[in-house]
Amino acid sequence: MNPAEIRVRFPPSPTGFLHIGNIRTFVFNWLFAKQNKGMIVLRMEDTDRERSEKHFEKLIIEDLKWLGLDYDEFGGRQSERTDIYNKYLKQLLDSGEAYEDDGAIKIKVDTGKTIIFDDVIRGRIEFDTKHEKDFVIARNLDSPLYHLAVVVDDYEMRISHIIRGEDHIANTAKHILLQEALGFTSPIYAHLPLILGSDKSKLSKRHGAVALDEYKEQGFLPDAMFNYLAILGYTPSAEIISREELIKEFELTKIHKAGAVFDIKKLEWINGEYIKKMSNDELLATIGQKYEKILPMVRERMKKKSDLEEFDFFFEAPTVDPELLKWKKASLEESKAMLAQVKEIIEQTGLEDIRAKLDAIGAGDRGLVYWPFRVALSGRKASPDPVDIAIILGKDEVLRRIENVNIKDQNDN
RNA sequence: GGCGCCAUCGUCUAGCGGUUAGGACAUAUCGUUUUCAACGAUAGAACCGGAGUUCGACUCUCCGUGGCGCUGCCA
Repeated sequence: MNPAEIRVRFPPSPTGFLHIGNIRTFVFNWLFAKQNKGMIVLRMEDTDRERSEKHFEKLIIEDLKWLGLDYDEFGGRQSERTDIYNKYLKQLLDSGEAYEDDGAIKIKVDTGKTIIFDDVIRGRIEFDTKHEKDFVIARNLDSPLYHLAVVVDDYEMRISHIIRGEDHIANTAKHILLQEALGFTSPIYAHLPLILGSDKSKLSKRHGAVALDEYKEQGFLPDAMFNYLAILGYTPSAEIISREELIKEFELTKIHKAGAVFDIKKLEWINGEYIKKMSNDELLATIGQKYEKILPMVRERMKKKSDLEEFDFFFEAPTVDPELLKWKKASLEESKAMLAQVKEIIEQTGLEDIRAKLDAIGAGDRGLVYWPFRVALSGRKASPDPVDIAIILGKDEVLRRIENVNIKDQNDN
């Protein structure tokens, strides 16, 4: 096959946000095209005028950009190509392959044959046309429906490989029928396995977040997102793998046949791995410069950007639940007494060598000193090491926070 | 109902006739330890069923079962 001839397409409908399934389909198209130095055509399938909205188009393009998925050509909008469909519709009508029925235009299906195509991923697939019936391809001459529009577009845009979801397998029979009626040669088909929800049904809203935007907001990295989507239904040489390597080793025929459950935990793990690999500057650029001082701690604990909330107490004194001050192996009173001691030490000698001093008074059960200290400073039962926190906050702020929990406590009593 | 696709640990998967069925995520336990995280170690966890083919099937064939998808003048 001549690599120069490889052309794939990405045809979203501007009827909503791009979702995980769409994007995964595009990821595979993209990889395949890049690897073969092929061309990628983006086009908007907006034959459904009721639901299509222009602003979704913008959002879709933004999402693609965010993910770093570029394309070579914009194939336009189907709503603006009615002349073209009109021409083919007339051809079909003239040749008797199609006819009008109740205003709409239907394609005539020869029910006596078998449609066979060779799917790159699944092999030979057959359909007996006796189960097909004439189907509507246009509302009227100026308003084509999906099946006609895709077939015509793919032909006009000289698409060589159609890589799409498994949910289109049944449609392929219709498309081939149409291609035959129009005298088009068929492109090569590759049907991807579906992305599933936890209950193994096609991933949809009821499974939780499916729009890319939601993941964007939660702070997942584009590279991590791309990586995860690429290994859902495909097994490269390594799980954490760059786009470049993926392009190099990608093989369409190695895409799996069975659907794959979307596992947010694995996505989070991958995202964490990408965060670990980022340089300090890169990380600060994505999370904000204000985290500079606590970067080592942040780096160690965050899996995604939304985890950053956990560090809010560095920037604003937390509200502390007095009960939380109690160390599990001691009473609340003992814990408070220890905190008072800690306060005294800091008041007198500052934070110099504080760890050694605290270790000393905490000998035997260091939790008794560190636990209430942590809670006073962070308001949290899980946090980085309180000494590290204290050093970043500085003596004055540390004392203020300890004071605060004590004052509150007196009021409570 | 009809048509189609699919079938290995909880999840993602490796395997392409002979393996102690491997890895990753998740989970559990232990270690370190002031908590969480991180890290290290360990553990549990799978070939849907039945026939065939074969000296030998997770692997090939058929049947069954199950899951999913499609079944619009939506895409």
